[in-house]
Amino acid sequence: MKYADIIVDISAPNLDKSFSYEIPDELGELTVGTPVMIPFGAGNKLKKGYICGIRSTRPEGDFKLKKIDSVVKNSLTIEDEFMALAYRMKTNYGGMLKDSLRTVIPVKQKVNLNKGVKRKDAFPEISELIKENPDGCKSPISLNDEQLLARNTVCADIDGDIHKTYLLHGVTGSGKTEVYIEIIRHVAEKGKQVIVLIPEISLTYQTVKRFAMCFGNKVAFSHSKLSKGERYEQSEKAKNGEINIMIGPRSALFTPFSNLGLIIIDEEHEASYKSENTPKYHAREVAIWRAEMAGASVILGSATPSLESYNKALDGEYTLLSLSKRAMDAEMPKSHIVDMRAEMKKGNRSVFSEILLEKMKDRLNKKEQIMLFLNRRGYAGFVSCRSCGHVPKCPHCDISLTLHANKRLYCHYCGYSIENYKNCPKCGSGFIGGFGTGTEKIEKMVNETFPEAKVLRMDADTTAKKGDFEKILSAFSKKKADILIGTQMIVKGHDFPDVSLVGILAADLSLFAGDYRAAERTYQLLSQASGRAGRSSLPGEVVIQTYNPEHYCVEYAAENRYVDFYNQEIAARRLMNYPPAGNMMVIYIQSESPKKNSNVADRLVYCIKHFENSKNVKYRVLGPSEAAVKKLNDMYRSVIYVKDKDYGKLIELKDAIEFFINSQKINEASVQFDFNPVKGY
DNA sequence: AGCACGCCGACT
DNA sequence: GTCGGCGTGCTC
Repeated sequence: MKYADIIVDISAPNLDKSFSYEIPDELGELTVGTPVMIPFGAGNKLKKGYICGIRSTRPEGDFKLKKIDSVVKNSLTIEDEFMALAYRMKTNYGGMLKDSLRTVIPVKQKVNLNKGVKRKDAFPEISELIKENPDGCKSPISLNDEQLLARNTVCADIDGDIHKTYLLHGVTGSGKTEVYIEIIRHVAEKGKQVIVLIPEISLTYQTVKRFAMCFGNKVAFSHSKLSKGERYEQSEKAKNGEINIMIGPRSALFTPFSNLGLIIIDEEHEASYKSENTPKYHAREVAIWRAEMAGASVILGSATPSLESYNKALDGEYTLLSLSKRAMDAEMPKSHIVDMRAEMKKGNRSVFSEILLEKMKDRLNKKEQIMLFLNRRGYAGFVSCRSCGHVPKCPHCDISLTLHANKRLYCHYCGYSIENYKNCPKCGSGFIGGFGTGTEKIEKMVNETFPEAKVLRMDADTTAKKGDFEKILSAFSKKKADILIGTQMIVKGHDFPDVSLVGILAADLSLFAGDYRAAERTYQLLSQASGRAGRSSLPGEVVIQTYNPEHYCVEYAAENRYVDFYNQEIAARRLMNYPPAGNMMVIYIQSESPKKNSNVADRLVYCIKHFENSKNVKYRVLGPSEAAVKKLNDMYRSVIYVKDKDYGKLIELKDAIEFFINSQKINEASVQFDFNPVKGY
């Protein structure tokens, strides 16, 4: 006898859970996602429900089990699949089912009334482009041996009705997108639909153009700027088959295709695939669940895979596909690590090392382009008083203020700003000044050192307005500038064939983030930034300036040795039971007062202790403690970390805590859960 | 959501 | 006495 966990299709807060039913033998094998009719409540009225779990043993508890009445025929619609998906998200990430349903089910209401007005596209030129190529590009793109092998492996599986998850590990510039396009073409020709997830920041004109050229008006692009009405319109088009390819950020995962064949997640290591809101789901994980239900394949692509994914690939859970060479015979860039402590000893106190200056001079002479990457915007880092050590902080956030060139101090978390102090607000001394360097200061230095060079700067400050981003990128690609200075946002997948030098100015800044993923993030950042150099016939060079030249992530990134980095990093995670070697649940507590936070935190710790005793289990518990950013937007933040090898055990504890919060009516502070977080608090 | 149980007021 | 109000709580 088998049993099914079923979520009843009634929206009521008390029904925010599943109910177990017996599966009568005559119904045969039932799968997750199947809609069924079940007798429910005292009157045994037949209600529609969705199977969200199958179990072979009778569930524990003092209740009589009823039998599933029947399977709902001809209605394996997308709603059913999404209902099951939402339930799985709720159980795995916490929160209420309605939170999950809200993220999964696209907007239902029609908002747009302006039928006559042509909708403003983020990329107006694309509409023209599509008109010119109504059938898309029929001819396949020519692929090299490695690309072809990757493409054929996936397509052969799909033809054989085998659906797996693939990790496409391809070095920067190896032509992953061409492989995607050829596989998408294959899937689309079979009449199936495709979802391509990309980090929002990569949805540039270049990307859109590439896909629009190939797939014409069968492809749609989603982004956060779309209105509710536009989003609804896209959902409708997806449902009724007007489009069969959807490209967009995390939320595009829930495009209501009814015959989904493939989900691609490009740059799968990106932190933006993890939701910041409850349920804090990871798109990579949910994509695999959705693919499982739909009978679709999943391709995860990255030059620097997450430790999680590479670990699963080595375990055989994912199929590893590698692209080790750059496309079009381009070479990997040559890297130089510069020890900035040594530069200091030589008497060079500038932000540029000798070797970087020399190479910049050389490229400017040769009319080749340069990218300078710095992980911090603003003018200086923080401001501090040399007399008493005081560091001005944001009054709303526990964050030191950053000095900008306009002589104002800014909070990079909430946007608060204030005129810079002439005297220390604490001791009154005049010896108050900026420390560290930001992108604005670099821009000024470059202008001073190379007055004849044309410079563009791209960071959160120069891209505040819609379209700024594209303007800067297109100006640089049209060679209207020699040097592009920028933060993270310049490293993402942009192809500038004439860039032959990349300078990474403070490679180790992200090493001090203080969370367990700092080394991984630094490796990714360095690899992605170096990967911008030498993407065509021009050989590329990278100068990495650092105060930690001996750190393994710097060394391995410079030499493009991902596997060596992985091995060393996974060993460190194993030692500390950090993901993916173990699992971690963060309980995140937030309220207007530290007192309320600690009250709630203490009660939760009591709940954990109680649960441990009653179930005779043990967890590794850290905290409660203040979050790394202990105040944000006037809200105080505390955390409790719970580690365990077994994810399921963490879920059990989460359920117990959620039950405790509900039954004790704890509402002084909001409590949220985050499993295997991708960033610190 | 629906239905049962339950503890008070005004009815044959 | 007992019919019925809808407040609270449970539904595998």
